[in-house]
Amino acid sequence: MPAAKYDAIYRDLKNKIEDESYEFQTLLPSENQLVEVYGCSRNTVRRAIAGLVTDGYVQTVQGKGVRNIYRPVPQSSFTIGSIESFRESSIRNHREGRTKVVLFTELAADRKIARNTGFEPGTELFYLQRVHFLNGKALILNHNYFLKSIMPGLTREIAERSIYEYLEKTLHVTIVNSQRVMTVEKVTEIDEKYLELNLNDYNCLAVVTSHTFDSNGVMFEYTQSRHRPDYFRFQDNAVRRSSTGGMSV
Amino acid sequence: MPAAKYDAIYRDLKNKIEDESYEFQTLLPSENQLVEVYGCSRNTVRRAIAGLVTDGYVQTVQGKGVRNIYRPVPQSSFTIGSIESFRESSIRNHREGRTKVVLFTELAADRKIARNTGFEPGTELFYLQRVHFLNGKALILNHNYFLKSIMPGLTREIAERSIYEYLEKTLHVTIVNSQRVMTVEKVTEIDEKYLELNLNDYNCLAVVTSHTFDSNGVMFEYTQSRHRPDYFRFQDNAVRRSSTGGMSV
DNA sequence: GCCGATTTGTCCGTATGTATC
DNA sequence: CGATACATACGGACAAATCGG
Repeated sequence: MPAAKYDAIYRDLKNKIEDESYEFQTLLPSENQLVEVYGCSRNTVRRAIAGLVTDGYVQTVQGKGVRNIYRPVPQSSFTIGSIESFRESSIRNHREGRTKVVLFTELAADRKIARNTGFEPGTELFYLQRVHFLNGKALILNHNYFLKSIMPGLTREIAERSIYEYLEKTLHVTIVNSQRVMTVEKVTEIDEKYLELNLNDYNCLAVVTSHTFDSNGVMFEYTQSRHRPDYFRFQDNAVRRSSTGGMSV
Repeated sequence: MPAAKYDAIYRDLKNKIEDESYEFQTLLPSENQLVEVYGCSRNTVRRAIAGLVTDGYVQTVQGKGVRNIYRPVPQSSFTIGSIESFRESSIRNHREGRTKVVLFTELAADRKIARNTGFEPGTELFYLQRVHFLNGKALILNHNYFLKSIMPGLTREIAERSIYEYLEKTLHVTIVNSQRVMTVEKVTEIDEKYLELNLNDYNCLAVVTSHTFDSNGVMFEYTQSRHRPDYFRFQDNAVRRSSTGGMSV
């Protein structure tokens, strides 16, 4: 599949914004102009722009135009955000990422696990603990629960590399969405051990739990990612939904 | 404006999902059926569904249908997410919210403030510190920087109630989007004082910084929200963007 | 494995409403 | 007021995936 037209336009505009072909705070060419440029319908242009809006790259104002509000990121710390694997983040940020599997077991969900993960009691699972390193520093401790039925052949070696690559490229599982919750929790002994933390320093971690679904609607993964706070950074762009709710904080 | 048709459909479907008119994991009526039900075009139905997808309520599968993957939230802790004011969150969660202004000053941005906030050096600003209470408990300490030029008449009383309500209802400023970054930071003395924290306990806070824009593309607010970790919870639904990036964590 | 019905995904063209200037 | 620009909505066409026979 040669990629959708709206996506090509989206990416093209995104690149132009990132390399500042459009100045900050100025208006992009109007939709009708873009229709000419890309030789497509207005709907297709609008769809591309909608993507930029949710990314926080532009804002649209009726009667005015589409304004570039993208500012290059400071890019100090390691950034998570959107949906991207640790491996891919590493590559994108030009760092050397590595994953160490510290626990690889199989188990059936008991009541407690079922309550925590959302899997039914009795479900056969892989339970892994993995540590992600960036430039040699331990940043993330992951507790992964995977549905065994969906990937019976999972091995330590695959887990060491990239489980998602295995799922997509080998098993042709399509990952669709991931419901995530971010909280802050106290450091545990296990965290301390694997993330080489100093308790005099931070005594908390950023914790991201996620329920991930494939295209059959099966929740095949529950993961708790425990991040070193000094390297955790989550970016987001919130767009106001007109009449529904006010906005403040 | 009587609200858009697609939005009415979106809200209707959302309600039906929430009160479990559609069973978890089952398919919603097909788009063509919904076209009949709502007496509208397929595009309009699709737009409503798209909203549910980004909310993580449903997933769509080509050739199959639209599957309900909504599960009622545990709803224990106070939830922030999307764009909603503290006041509105309080109301939605049926709690008693209150805001105390502990500092109300005006200043011009010096180099340091400019670097931190993104305002130009020399910009005239309001600088506020506000504490948000829920059921009598101090949960959030906010450092707000507001562009003075956009709301010259801001008072302590308004800040005590709701600045956003003032902006929208009185000044008719349209808030469009907010770029947010979440991190974890060490507790400071000011945090300790106003959030009544015990340093033996958590020594960190969840910190959300946000740059907020109006419909003129003006960044009129920079805010740093410092949350008690034990009451902080941020929800999110990440949707896989087909070909662009893999997904894992 | 193929075919056909169903369903979502992409794309187009057009018309009308509404906000900005 | 008119020109421009985005917002909403409709209708139609074809592609691609799923599923049952």
